[in-house]
Order: sequence, then C-alpha cells, then structure tokens
Amino acid sequence: MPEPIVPPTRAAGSRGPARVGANLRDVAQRAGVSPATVSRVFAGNDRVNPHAREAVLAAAAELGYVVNGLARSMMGHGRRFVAFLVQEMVGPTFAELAAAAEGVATANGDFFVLCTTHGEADRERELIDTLREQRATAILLVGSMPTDAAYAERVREYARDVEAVGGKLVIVGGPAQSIVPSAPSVNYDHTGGVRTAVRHLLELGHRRILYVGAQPGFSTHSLRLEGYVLALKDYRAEDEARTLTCSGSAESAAHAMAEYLDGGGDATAVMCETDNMAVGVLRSLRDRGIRVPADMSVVGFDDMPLVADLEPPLTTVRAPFRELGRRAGLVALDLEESTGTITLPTELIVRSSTGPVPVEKK
Amino acid sequence: MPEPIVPPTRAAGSRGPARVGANLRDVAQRAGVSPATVSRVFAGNDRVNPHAREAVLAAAAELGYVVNGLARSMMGHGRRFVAFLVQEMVGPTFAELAAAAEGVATANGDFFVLCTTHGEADRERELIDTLREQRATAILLVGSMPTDAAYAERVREYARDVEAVGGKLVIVGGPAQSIVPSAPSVNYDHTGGVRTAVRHLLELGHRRILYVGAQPGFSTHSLRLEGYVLALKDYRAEDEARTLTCSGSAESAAHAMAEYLDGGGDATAVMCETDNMAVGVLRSLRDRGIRVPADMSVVGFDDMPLVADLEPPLTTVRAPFRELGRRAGLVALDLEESTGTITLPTELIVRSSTGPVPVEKK
DNA sequence: TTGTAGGCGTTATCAA
DNA sequence: TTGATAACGCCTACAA
Repeated sequence: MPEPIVPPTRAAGSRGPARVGANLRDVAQRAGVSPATVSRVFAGNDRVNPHAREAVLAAAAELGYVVNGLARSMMGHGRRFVAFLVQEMVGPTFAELAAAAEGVATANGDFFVLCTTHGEADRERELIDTLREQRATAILLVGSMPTDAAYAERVREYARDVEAVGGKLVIVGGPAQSIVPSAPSVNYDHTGGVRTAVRHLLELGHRRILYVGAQPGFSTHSLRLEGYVLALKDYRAEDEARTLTCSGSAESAAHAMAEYLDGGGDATAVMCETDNMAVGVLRSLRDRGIRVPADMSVVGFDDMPLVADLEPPLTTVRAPFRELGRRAGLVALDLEESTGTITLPTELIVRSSTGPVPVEKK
Repeated sequence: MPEPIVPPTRAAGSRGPARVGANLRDVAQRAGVSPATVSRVFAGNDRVNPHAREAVLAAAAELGYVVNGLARSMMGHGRRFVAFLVQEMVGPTFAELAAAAEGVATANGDFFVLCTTHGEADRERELIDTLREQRATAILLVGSMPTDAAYAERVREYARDVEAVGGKLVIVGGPAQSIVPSAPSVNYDHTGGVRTAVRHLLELGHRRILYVGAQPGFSTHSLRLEGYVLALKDYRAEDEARTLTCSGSAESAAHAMAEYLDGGGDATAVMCETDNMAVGVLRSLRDRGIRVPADMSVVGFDDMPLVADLEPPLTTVRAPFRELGRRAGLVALDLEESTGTITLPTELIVRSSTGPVPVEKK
C-alpha cells in the first residue's frame, strides 16, 4: 500500500516566495537520500547506485517533481535561449527564417524567443535590455537596418552590452558587412540578386528599366538598389536609370506606379525591390489595361508564397531564407564558428512576367 | 578623478559557476550600502534615501550591472513567459496570430517563446515538459487537433501537468468546446464561416457543391465540414453532398481536383477548407480551361495574403486571427478572465470567384 | 530608512 | 558511491 503523499514541506519560519510543487530536497527526503544524490540522478551522467536511483525516481514520480530550469540556469547549466528581434512578424521573409532558426534551437534543447520592434528604436533598446536581464545566449538582430553612422554606433553598443553579460549579438539579413567587429553576421546576396534580375531584363532588350523601391537609408534598399545600378553599368546603360519610391506596401507601390504611368513614364520593364511591391505594380498595370509581359515586364524579389499563382506568374529573385535562419541559429548557439560575415547566394526564378521588349517601343 | 573599476570580486574559495558581470553585492560594496538597499533601488517601489539611491545608480553604471532576471524569477518576481506551441510556423493563420499574442506579452513586459511540434506527438510532449521545467506562465496549444478521445485525454494530462507547476494551458483555434475542464480556450467560428459561405453558393443557385478538405480526424476539418453539411440541410440539399480529400497543400488539392474532373465530376461550385486548397483548385481549373466563376465558383477559407490578387480574386471566409491571438495572450497572462470557451465570429468576403450557377447546367 | 539573516532550488567540491 | 557544505544572485521579514 503506497504511503500517503505528503505535501511539500515548507521550511519552518520560511519567508521566501510561495512554493509550488516539490523540490529536490523533498524528493531526497522521501527517497531517504541526500539532495546531492537526487541532483546527480536528474543531471544524468553521474554514477549513482541503481538502487538509490530507483528510489529517487519513484519518489520524484510520487511527488510530481519537475526540475527547476531557472535554478539550473543560475548555476550555468540550464537551457539556453536565442532571441529573434524583428521589425514585424510578417512578410515572406519572416516565416521561413524564423522557422529555421527555431528548428536549430529546439533541436538543441534550447529556446527560441520572438520579439518585434515595430521599427521603433526605443523599443529595440528596451527589448535588448530585457533580454540582457534574462541572460539571453544570443540575440539575432534581423532584417533591414538604417545605414547611417548613428545606427551603426548604436549596434556596436548593443553588441558591447550583450557581450558584457555573456551574450552574443548576431546580425541577420542586414548590412553587407558586419558593422560591429565582434558581432558575426549572416546575410544573403541582395545586390547580386537584383543585378542578375536586371541583367535578365537587359538581355531581353530592355533599356528603360524602372526601379521601384522603399525605405531609402535602410540596408535592404541600398543593397538592392546597388544591384540595379551595377547591372545598368554592366550594359553601359547607366544613363537610363530611373527610380520610384514608395512606402513598401502593395498599395503604395500601386499608387506610385499609377502616378508614374499617368505622368508619361516610358519604362518597358520594372524591377521591384520586393514581391509585395511587384503585386502593387501588377495591379496598377492591370487597371490600365497594360499587358504583362507583352507591354511591360515585371520582376520581384523574395519569391513569396503565391506569386507563382498570379496572372502572370511572377519572375522573381529567391533568397535562401531557410538556410539563412539555420545558419543564424547555428552561429548564435556556437554550433558553427563564425566571426565575420557569411553571405548566401540568391537565385533568379524566371516565370512569365518578363519577356522581350515590345518592338514598337524599342 | 574616477576610481579604477575593480573587477567583480570572486568569493574566496568559490566553487560556483564562473561569474560574468557584477552582481548586487558588488554594487552594494562599491556604493557603500547594503545589498538590500541596492535591491530596493532596482525593485523600484521601495522608499530609499535619494542620496543612497544616487550612489547605487552610479556604482551600478560604473560596474555595468544588469539585474539577473533568472534569480528574480526564482524568487517569483521575474518576468513571465508564454509559450506558443504550433504545428508549423507557416500558413496564413500563423503570422497574425503569433504577432498579436507576442504583442500582448511584450507590452506586458513578458516574453513570448515559440515552439513548433511538426505535428509529432512525442515532440509535443517533450516541449511541454521542457516548458514545465522552465516554469512557463502559460502554454498556448495552437491549431487543429486530433478529435479522438485518446488525444483529448492527452491534452487533459498536459493541462494537469502544467498546472502542477503553476502554469496554465490555453487551447487556441482547436476544437469547438474545451476538451479540458480546467483549460480555457479561444476559438473562432469555423462551422459558421463555412455554413455562411456555402449558403452564399446555394443562394446563387448552386446545388452540386463539392467540399474539398484535408486531415479527417482533426478539429479544423470536422468543424468546417460540419458547416458544409449544415448549410446543405438548411436548403434541403443534403442529398447533393460530395466531398474530396487531399493532404492540404495546393499541389495535392490541384491533383485531387484534376482527378475529380477527369472522373466526370458534375459540381458547379467548390467549397475549399482553406485558401491554399482553393489555390490548387483554381490551378486545376485553369489548366483545363474551365472559367471561374462563369463555369465554376470557388470559395476558400482564411483570406490569406494575395488571394485578392489572384485571377479571379478569391471569395473566402476571413477569420479574426489578430483578435484571436490578442485574446489568447490576454487569457494566458490572466489579463482577461476566462475559464470557458471564447468563440469569435468569422466573415464572408465576397470577391469574384463566385457567381450564379451556369444556366445550361442548372 | 537601513542592514542582517535566511531562504529560493540547484550544482560543485571535498571528505568520508 | 554518498553526504555535508558552500556557492549562484536575488528578495524580504524583522530588527535596528
């Protein structure tokens, strides 16, 4: 007959927080061994008498004992956790990137914490401070970032502060070169991707190619725009450069494109900084009866879900978001050594939204 | 002239883990006060002499002191965290839902931990155990779940175990009724959404309406299919029921639909369990030159991004994922009281993929 | 208002 | 192999 289960003993004259559940000492007492032995059993590797081990396990089961991970962490033996700091939890880039990084962390028995900054600097700083309090193993700073010197200095400060509490800052998908000597970064070839896409248009005979972008002063914009400029130079067509700026949403791109067309814009092809903007551009074109690609070619960037199902299916640049997330996770948890910048390649996916330049417009 | 900064003192004969950074005692010593005073300064509310406070703050700054959140949590005064358990970090439902729940947690100064189960029961159990170790404040079990009794029992076990360490289990977007007496649940009206959509088709004159679904034995399938059945009954058309099953991806839906059509299927409209399946169905229809909605009407569910940009724009049911996430976060952190089931309404978005039944086929 | 002392739950060391 | 003891960094009741 099993003994009645005694509620966890509360130390006499206790003044600590209210206890919930049993602790290691409770188990030890019930099993008739010392706390150290119980610890050894649950830590795993240590040699402990099978007889004692069994007693401990039985007592633990009866008491519903669950190791306290917080206490373990305080001793430096707990699970680690990586934090993922992103502007918004949306867009094509987010899901795959996060999923891959999470996969690495979880597979390693660690945690994945998700935080959104909404692009606000104050919030970003607050989140980093909070994460420092919790002794985050690593912080992944993800996405487009301001390219000015002030922000670079800010990031160096983040890195310094995070390192001061034993953490690590990793820059993901941001500027081309790490802006912090001590912080590793994982990135993909924004510039090369756009360059290849624009060269594709040039090879089809286009010369008057419009670039539709957003967020001047941010890394994604600068890097991708640079690809456009380089491609034009490759074909000695730099004089034909023309650009349009919008806020980044499909709506804003549609609006900007409409204005461009109504203003007599003469481009025969459009390179969009993101698929989202390409969707807006396509809308605008459809509204005006301009056929794609017969009258105008359109290229996007990201290869987000469903763009292959648009009418016409969108030609776009695919970035290796899954691999990016995986590598970022690996670097964050010191499963892959890296101090510099890792840059992953991009790939042009040619579908049906691009075609030869219209003859009458050549 | 500032005194040289002394490295954190390591207790003589220390045997604990390697220390990193300064602790409360270091600050106290440098400021010439007791640890209790420092604690009071950083805890915030306590009354402490402005003079002493200043000294403490100065010492902390010099030492780069950062409160140890882990130690705080052990005392029951740390930040809390809610864990989000989902099968996959993809799909239309995920981003908005997670973003909203994260927003609630972060706004409250708490954390948001993300875990994917990949639909594996073992992994789910492991994750919950790990989360119990870390004393998660709440665990959000998100998405479609098996409808069998064994799984219900399993979830009851989860709830019991989580509660035993002071946590809380919240069921989000799953079965219609909470399957655990003690666990609150937050859901939306799957059944009503499909029922309204199918009634919309019936009102347009359709009778032979095909239902395309996935994952029999899971809650999302059962609940949505039930809406289809009810709508047919509403119009005394239950004899016209016909269903198709696929794995859930657009590809599988396209394949299933192709087989249906090639087999002489005579439906004039299709109700798809998800937008993803609708995309596949549309592909299949386009391949065969079947016009939508002239020859066939199609309805989806989820209103995922871009379905308004398909050709034709998709009629679909929108679920309030953002609100769902917000409420789930609120309930998880006890910011909203709820023990039963919260059910949010859905909305039919009529676009251009649905139209009157073709005359010759009536 | 401040300091002292004891406790939160764990693990490492050292002696038995 | 086991147990006593002392950390880890923090909070709080109580006394001063």
